[in-house]
Amino acid sequence: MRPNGRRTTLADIARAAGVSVATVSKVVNGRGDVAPHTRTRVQELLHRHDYLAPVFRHTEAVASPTIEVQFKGGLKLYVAETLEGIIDSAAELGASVVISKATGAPHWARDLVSAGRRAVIAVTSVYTTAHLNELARSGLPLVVLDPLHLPDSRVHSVGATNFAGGLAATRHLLSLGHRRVAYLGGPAMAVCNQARMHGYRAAMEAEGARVPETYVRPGEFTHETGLLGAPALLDLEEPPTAVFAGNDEIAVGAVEAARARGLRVPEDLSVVGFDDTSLARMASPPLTTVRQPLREMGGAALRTALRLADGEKPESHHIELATELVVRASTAPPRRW
Amino acid sequence: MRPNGRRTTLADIARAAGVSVATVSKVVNGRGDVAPHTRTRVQELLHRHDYLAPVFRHTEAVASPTIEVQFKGGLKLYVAETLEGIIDSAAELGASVVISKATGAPHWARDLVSAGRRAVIAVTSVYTTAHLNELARSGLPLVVLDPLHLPDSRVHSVGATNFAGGLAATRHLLSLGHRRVAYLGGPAMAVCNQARMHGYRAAMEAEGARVPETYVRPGEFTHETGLLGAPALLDLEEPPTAVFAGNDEIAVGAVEAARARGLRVPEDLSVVGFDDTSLARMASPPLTTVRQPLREMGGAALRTALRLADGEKPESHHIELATELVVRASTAPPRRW
DNA sequence: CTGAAAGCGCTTACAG
DNA sequence: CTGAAAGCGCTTACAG
Repeated sequence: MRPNGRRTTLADIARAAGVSVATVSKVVNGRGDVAPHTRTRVQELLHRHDYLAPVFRHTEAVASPTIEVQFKGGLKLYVAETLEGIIDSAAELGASVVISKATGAPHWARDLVSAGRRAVIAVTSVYTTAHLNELARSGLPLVVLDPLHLPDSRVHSVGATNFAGGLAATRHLLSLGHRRVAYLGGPAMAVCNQARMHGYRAAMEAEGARVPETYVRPGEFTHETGLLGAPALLDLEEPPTAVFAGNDEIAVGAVEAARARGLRVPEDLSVVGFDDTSLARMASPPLTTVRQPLREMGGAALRTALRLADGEKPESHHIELATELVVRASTAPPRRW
Repeated sequence: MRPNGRRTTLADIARAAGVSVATVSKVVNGRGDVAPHTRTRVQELLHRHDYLAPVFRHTEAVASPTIEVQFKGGLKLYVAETLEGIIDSAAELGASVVISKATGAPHWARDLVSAGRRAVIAVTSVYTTAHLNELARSGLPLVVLDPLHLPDSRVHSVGATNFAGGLAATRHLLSLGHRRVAYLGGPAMAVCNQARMHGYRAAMEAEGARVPETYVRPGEFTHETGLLGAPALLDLEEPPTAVFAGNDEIAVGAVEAARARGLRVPEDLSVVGFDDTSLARMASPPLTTVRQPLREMGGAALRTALRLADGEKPESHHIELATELVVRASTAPPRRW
């Protein structure tokens, strides 16, 4: 924008650079016949003055700001619920939401800028230094939802209080009288998993309950991890009387595995999940779980993305929304107490 | 486009209409100082020559074709799985997918055209005459996925062979020896529900099995319908020994209700679902269900939408993909046979 | 490698 | 209500 509020024109840049409009036009269109140092100077001025080529003005003038949401792997329930929060907030704020799977193609970030996207929201995404460099080059703001990495100040992120959630889940089991509580979790590398696990450990320690090595099993955030992990726990010499699962899918798998060997939930084994997706309500028995405010997290991510797109700098590069224990029917006092 | 392949310009239209470029410009920009009949004639020519204002050329020139996917209510598992099919096909074909909830605001279709969308995919949507009129005015192609209405030749739609699925599910139960089979379905008005129910009736009749009035219960496609409907069936004087549910959520609710009154599935009651979402695999016991090829249906809808956007006319305005019975652990021969 | 000049597509203030 | 004319932002063939 120029001081008077009109768009920057090639003439403005030409004046500032001391070259002709024709030369600036060549730089904008990537023609070859421009001296390298002239090109550099002009590019710098174009960027500083926020020049936008006519074909791209559509982005600002007509279309609502468009945010790209990227996810990895399948569109799981908890991604879907987060997405719903993003969509609802976008509708409220007049933004559009494009959804895609993360590909990591060579110029992905610059391609998104070319397509008119104003920011990216990555759902539970891993990002490498290469990703961050590509992003920096493109100037595209990124918000990571439920980050798998430790918050990095170069990236904005929205998560939930996973540690507090793990603490609450485990305290609930302890308060029912359980002492042998195991943790059947997600990927050891994922920070959300680590935080839940340390919440569990903290609660156990505070109560003076032992946590044998064998009581903490990492895995994936899948039904199968529950199906395979629970039998391994139940085969231990001192099997747990309660399992805190890293998410609802794992919990449902664990319940199924227990049932397959004739154990009843919660009479013979208590199970707590995490997320409180609709799966938790539909499980049999309905799962005691730790609610993540997935819709609200999606909304917060969208608002952050729009603010970054407008050039604002949020106060904090990472926020966490509160988790909450939801007690249903999959937990009870241990059998022999 | 002009004959030589270049874009139609205002000058082309002015020549064709026998007016000045200035007048055409006014029509394009919706200014008031144009005689009504002049405006009409110019608009007609603009449309015929496919004139695209500069701000909108971005749509064709730079961005990939963008399809809007609209859904109603929550982003349920089966919507999410369909959406995944749409996203994957879009990535393959270089299209972008915008996702939103259907609002039905006054000029929704024209607003979508203004935002550069090339077509709409509505997931399980109701459409009224008002909707169709608004669509016709906007020129935006619509593809309905899993239509709730009977196929209408003005609308393109993609569905599954619901009747055949209902038939297969019921035959499976009959072949296990069940004779008292009930149908716990979705909304009575939804054609997909009607087709499943009639497939059920056809199978029952073919086998000479009675279908008392009370054996067919409509509801919603929700867990709650199963939770509430199954007890009503089990309270009948001649309770069914098997329940064919209109979708997986209903089936899971029915299983839970049966268990709540001490019945085991499948020993005391067999239950079949419909959809084969991931919920069916995670249910306890894993559900016998009728698979809808949701990803493939999403892909077919996307391809149809892109073809319509390019002005092609698909051979048929409605296609159905095949359903398939998936036998898991929620069905067995009846107890007293 | 640079830029003056011609030209394109569009808009707009204004005369009729 | 219409259009001639001036003007804007941009591109490009070409002279230097």
